[in-house]
Amino acid sequence: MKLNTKSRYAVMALADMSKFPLNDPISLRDISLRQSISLLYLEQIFLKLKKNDIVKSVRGTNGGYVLKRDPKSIKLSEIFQALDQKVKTVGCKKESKKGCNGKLAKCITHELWDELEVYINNFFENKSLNDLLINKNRIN
Amino acid sequence: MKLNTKSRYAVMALADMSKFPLNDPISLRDISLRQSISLLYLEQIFLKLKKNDIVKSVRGTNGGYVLKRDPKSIKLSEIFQALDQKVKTVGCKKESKKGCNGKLAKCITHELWDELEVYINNFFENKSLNDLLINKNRIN
DNA sequence: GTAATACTTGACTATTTTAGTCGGGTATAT
DNA sequence: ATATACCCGACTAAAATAGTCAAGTATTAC
Repeated sequence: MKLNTKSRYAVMALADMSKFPLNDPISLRDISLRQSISLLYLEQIFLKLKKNDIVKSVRGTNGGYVLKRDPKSIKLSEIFQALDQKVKTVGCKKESKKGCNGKLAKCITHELWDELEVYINNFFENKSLNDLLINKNRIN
Repeated sequence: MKLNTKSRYAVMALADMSKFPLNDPISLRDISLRQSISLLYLEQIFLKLKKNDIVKSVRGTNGGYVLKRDPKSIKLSEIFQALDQKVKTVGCKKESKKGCNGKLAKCITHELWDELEVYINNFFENKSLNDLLINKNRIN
């Protein structure tokens, strides 16, 4: 079970942004330098964040990205969703409520994986961007 | 974030086994047929389960595998460990307690990912093989 | 008005991981 | 003997990941 870099970087970048005055555009170049994330990769990530209304963009010189909402109201679950990053634990089709993989009954561990998915999603649902900043022993 | 088939199959197979009298060896062939998992893949998986003292093997005709302990005492966390399946959320070295990626301080989201790892591991730590069988609306 | 900055977008690619398969064993019950 | 079933290392196709590249467009500063 591994978290991918895209969602991890997205959270890092947004956390970075939320340390600065909220309405100043922050360029990806700056984030790239501060967080050691490839600029081109960040561009990819921010396009998705923009499409999902988490940030807005300001073009041109001194442009950059701005958080669209208060860091308190941006849940990590939204960020993950924006990057199509789902928690996938089950192999069988979720929709097929009764049968799994063409069988008559649910596979023996189906409920377990469902439960795990809900459990993990719950973690992201209950964390906001702001929660990351409260931490004391953080420096950069 | 995705669970891999190896650990998923391992749990499925062990759950399958624990539905039968505990000291009868159960052949991988049977599990393979019942759970629709490739026999050769199961062999790979069970070698690891054996090495990690979760099952023991009985060779020869009518042989198979036997759970080495009571299903109540086999935690899912052990099964995952047996398959080298770790929950990995952080990119930076865990050991380097102070710095991340050569920097002086912990990366901004380091604590978050640590927390997530603990959270997920906790789920597996608190589930036993037996817990899977209690479920009512399960059939096969 | 032109240069520089910074976002925009789709396509492309190397690397890694995953999900298995293959081949050739060994042990044991009947 | 022979069939069954575990044992084990090596191999491989396919998918996912983690980016890069190229070729833009919009805006501001001068």
